[in-house]
Amino acid sequence: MATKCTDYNFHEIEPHWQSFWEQNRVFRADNTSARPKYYVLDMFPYPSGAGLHIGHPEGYTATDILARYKRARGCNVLHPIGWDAFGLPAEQHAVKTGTHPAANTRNNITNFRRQIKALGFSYDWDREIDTTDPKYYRWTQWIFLQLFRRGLAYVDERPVWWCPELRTVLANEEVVDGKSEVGGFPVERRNLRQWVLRITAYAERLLEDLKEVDWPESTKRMQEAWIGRSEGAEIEFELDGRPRDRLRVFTTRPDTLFGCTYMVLAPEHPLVDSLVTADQRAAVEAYRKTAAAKSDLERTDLAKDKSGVFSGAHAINPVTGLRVPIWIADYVLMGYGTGAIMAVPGHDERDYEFAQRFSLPIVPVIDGGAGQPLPYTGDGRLINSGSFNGLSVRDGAAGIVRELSALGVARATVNYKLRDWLFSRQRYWGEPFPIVWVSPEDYAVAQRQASLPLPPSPVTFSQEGTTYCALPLPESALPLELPPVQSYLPSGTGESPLANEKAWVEIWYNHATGAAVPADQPRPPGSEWLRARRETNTMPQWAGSCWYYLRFLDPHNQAAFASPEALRYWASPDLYVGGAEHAVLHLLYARFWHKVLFDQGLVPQPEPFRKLFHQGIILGEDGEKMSKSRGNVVNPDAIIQSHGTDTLRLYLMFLGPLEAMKPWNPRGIEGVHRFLQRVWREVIGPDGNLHPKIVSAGADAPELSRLLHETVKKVGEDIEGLRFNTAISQMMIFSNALQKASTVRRETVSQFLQLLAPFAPHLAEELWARLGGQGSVMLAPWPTYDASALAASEVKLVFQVNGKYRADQLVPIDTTEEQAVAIARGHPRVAPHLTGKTIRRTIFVPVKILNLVVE
RNA sequence: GCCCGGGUGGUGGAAUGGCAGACACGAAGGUCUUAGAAGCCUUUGCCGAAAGGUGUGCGGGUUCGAGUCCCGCCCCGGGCACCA
Repeated sequence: MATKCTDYNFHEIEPHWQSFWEQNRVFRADNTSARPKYYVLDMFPYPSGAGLHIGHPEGYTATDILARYKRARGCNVLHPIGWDAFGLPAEQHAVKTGTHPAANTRNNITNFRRQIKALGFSYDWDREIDTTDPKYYRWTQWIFLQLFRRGLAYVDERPVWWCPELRTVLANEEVVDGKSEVGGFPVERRNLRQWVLRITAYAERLLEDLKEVDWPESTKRMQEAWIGRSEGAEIEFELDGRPRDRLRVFTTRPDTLFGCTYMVLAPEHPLVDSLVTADQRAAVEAYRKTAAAKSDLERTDLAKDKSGVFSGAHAINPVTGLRVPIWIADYVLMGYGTGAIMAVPGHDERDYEFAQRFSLPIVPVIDGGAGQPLPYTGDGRLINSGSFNGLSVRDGAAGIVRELSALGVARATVNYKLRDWLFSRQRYWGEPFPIVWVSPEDYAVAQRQASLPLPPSPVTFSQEGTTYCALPLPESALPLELPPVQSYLPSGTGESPLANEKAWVEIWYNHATGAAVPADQPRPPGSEWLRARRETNTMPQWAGSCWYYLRFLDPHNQAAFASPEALRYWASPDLYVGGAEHAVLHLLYARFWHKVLFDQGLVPQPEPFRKLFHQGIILGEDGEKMSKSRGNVVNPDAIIQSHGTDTLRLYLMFLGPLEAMKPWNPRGIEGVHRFLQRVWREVIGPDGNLHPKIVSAGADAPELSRLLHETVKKVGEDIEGLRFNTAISQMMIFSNALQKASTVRRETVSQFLQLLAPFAPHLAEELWARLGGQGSVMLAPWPTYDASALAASEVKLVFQVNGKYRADQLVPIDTTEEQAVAIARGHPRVAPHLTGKTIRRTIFVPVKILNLVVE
């Protein structure tokens, strides 16, 4: 079974064992098994044209080690891989070349698959998935329909980047400094009809359930900050001279209400038009125009100088009864809270700055106790606050809200920074929405058909006075496949390239079957045929990655995205490894979808990723981020060619802690390669036969035997803790000892190879076979260590004088404090530090240290 | 500005409050060789001939004992950024 090579010829060994694994399908996961399951998942890659980046094999090696280790520990391991293959680069390539993005995507996937296979990862290739495969995105569309049915999808006008020159919508990353990345043309914000998912409905649970998951704290914090929960109150202000209208604000500091000396509305606030007085109208209009021209980024970028304009109107402070002016300013955002604030310049930095700039009154209402300068945002007692004077900030807030609530002008509320998720793209290369647009009358016709996944109330939009209703395709009509198109260029009106395919878009549509014929043909007979227009937006790249971890459980299922049995057996990944760049979006979106599926009773647990780990970034040799322009990119193919996959895998893990950011060092790889060569030489003699020092009878030297037990213990514990660098260094220590031993038991070498196998599987298989091991090394159960064998009869005791190391000596393990002191007194390197001094105190930690405190 | 990480030899890094620098790279010397490569042996934080001293970004503190715990700074990396 082994190869015949006499040297460590990885060019021969690695392909040999890769085809052995493939032929014997050793990595196939079984959906029915009595063994404990272990599901270890990588973030699946986007198959870019550039091929695998060195960062991919870093995380993938880590999970592969774990997968192989868990198999050896008797687990039924699910370790899958697939392709997140929708996305912009493929579409841009299609625009440039005119070829279908699917063709380019297929080529890239072929290349990625080849590269990943060359790395010897133990994926179950029978479960490979591709988000652009209609058999896959059928279920992406199906899940979208579940969201739609629950009223979690709606349509709204939302601003997007529009480039008039390119006549296309741009993604955020395609806009650089207010210019298009391609061509450098000016871009503007334009409102377009968009699909939006109501993720805000899940804000509280997304926040709350972070407590349940084993994730890096930093990632949890980021999600917390992104969700941005804040408690406060909504307070209504009467408008001066308009007793019927109220101005509602959100504040987290109702305790400072007595200090509110003016109000601010966002420029887009709906009340602006009716509030503004005649003499201020021109100024307000001009201000609104400039604000509208600014992007969100500019508005926040230019945050240094506050700008604003007086509306001419006033509101009444509900507790003081005082008239306060209402200003319009873009430091208040329409998208958060109510788009209006009560300004308390004494205790808010932004309000203070604004008040200074426009000479508005500043009234202190919180006393911090030590003559704090304004604005003072800390804790303290209420002052200038009528009957609330003397209360703490906390009690004051509660008291004021209670009093105003009784009057019906305030209520305690919670606000979130999280916004609903803009879920449509004006692109070709994405999942089509399984939606057609029909008239309200036709919607009513289709509504009578009970099996359609309709929302509680219709999703509608209006265009030029006509109202359209969103009608979902029946599940039997999925997948709705991408039609061929003449051009991958956008429509020119900001719609996706699909909008130009009139025969696909404008249709007679059968609401019962989902069938369609072009509208320019005669209407087929039957009342279920409706005039319809297809949705031309496509879904964003996030869609396919929101649930792929579930498809791996049961990837060929035609009747469901996964069977209930598979979902119950595998549950969710036991470990999920991927880059921290997905800390918020992907991980938050996937959690949202998972919770929706959970609410539908379709998945058994409320969180998708119980344990998450981020691998760090590998920097170039120069300590800079790897990039083509810097010329410091490391290509995995080249390393496999020069040193072999086992060396690459081992080196990636030896570089440092998995989570750390660390520079690539081309010389370091030599050291790791030497280690593997040394292992080879200890097992295989120069003649290509087994090394003569390996014996089948007798016992190892006691130190070697103990070291083996130590190594078994440490390597196992380090793998479990994802500390691969220290596991490797322990194996290096062992191989150094192996080299110095004159004889070694065959069994000892076998066990060592088993420890090495998850890291350098090809070499381990080869040497295992040559040692006479049966079958694959990975089928052998993981070695165990004997705790009693770890205990030595003598230990090194360290002697300190006044906390300073002076000497150490081997002593019997049961040495008592008295004996230790006696040894110290007599020790030639300790005694000089004791002469003429009195021992005031001794600290004795058995088997470790004796510290003598003198004088 | 706020929130997270992190700062240890020439380099990557290791160290349940108990010998700082494991393991590796690099370097120096030696061995083998006609020569080189590979291998093997030795040395390698800094100062010092040695004894010894000193040393984990800086300054304090707790402790018999601090890289590790506490307080205050400095620097680097990442994230967020007018969120009322």
